[in-house]
Amino acid sequence: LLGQPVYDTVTDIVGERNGQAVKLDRGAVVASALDLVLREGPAALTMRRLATELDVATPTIYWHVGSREELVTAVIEAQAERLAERPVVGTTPRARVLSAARHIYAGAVAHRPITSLAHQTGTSSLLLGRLEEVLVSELEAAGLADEARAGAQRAILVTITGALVLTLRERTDPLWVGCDLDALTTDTLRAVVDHHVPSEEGE
Amino acid sequence: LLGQPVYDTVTDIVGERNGQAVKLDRGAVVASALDLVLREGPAALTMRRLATELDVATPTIYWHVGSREELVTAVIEAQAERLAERPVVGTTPRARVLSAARHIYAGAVAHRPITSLAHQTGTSSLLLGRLEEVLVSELEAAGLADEARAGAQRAILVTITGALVLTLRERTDPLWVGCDLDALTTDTLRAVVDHHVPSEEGE
DNA sequence: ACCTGAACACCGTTCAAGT
DNA sequence: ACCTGAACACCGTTCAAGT
Repeated sequence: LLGQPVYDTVTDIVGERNGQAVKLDRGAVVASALDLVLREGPAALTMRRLATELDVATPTIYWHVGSREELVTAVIEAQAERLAERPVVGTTPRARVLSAARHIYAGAVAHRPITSLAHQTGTSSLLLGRLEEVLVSELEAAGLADEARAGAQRAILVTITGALVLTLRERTDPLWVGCDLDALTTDTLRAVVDHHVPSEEGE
Repeated sequence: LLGQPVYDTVTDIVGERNGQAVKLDRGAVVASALDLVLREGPAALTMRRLATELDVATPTIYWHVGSREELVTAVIEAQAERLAERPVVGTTPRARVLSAARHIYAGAVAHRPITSLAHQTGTSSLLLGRLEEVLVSELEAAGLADEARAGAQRAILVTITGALVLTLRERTDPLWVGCDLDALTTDTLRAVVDHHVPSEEGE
């Protein structure tokens, strides 16, 4: 028996989905966590709950993701990837920057529970990480120098972040009940973008 | 013994501070919670921890404040009162609105742990509640009609909220490390205020 | 009215042990 | 390499019972 493994690693199957066997890895854990949060809210993201979801013991989750904090980080980063998938449209720099920002905002609002999780854990900037990247290239393409570009970038991120927080909270205040937050965000965003990004000829 | 109370309520003393006896009430619990968060951060605000702090059993906290959620609400509201204490200065409407907003921002940054607690629990709008009130009167005094006033108010709150979130998070990103967030906030705020509040003659 | 001890149903995390 | 049972040190909350 020497040299032979005592147990077979390769054919060892962990859990199944629709009867189809799947091997558990970090990606699967993160994907399942994202799914869980979307379905049942940020509070449902518990190491034990997630383990049950994956038909596995709790320490297994730790083996794959290290800790709850790392898991949350991975979930938010995965969501950030998704948010940046929609293409940037528009012909002028202003329009393209506005388009990128609006897409991220819309995506974040469409997946409230994930965005709430990001806010609660202080990782909302991770969620906007890809937007930062897009903004950099678009603002550079618009001809902004480093200093001006950084200023524009920061102002846009402040606006998006504030809009998200105010959009996601429960609204009982009379000031906000009848308010179209989507329009407010677009308007405020447009004002900020117009202020920082020069207009093209005939725009 | 009939008619006589079995125990003396009035002289029953709960806890002491510097050897001076104090009676525990809701206000004292909230004050102690605020103090605890400022000293040891939002994570330290635990019902059991707070009880130990007050030399009392845990259920006593519940008797006074109902639940952790209510306690947090009360803490944030207490902080909101404090933040609004500094007087609004300036002679023009623009200056006064800017002054009010900047005071709230500065106060929130100066007491980071409380502001973080507000963000984590989704009660950051409670923290800015008094600012909303000040803005209403200042914007009305500036001669803005209801619709325009609400618009200006919302835009300012979006800016402050976004600035706070970005100021309070840990900054490792090269875009933000060398950045004067106080200046950024003031500038962005000024742009928003100027956009919504008409200038006076000769301003 | 105000406070307590004890319990319930959860957490995140670790670790020796199994295959 | 990957997974588990069992434990540790916490949570928020409730409730019968005490004064």
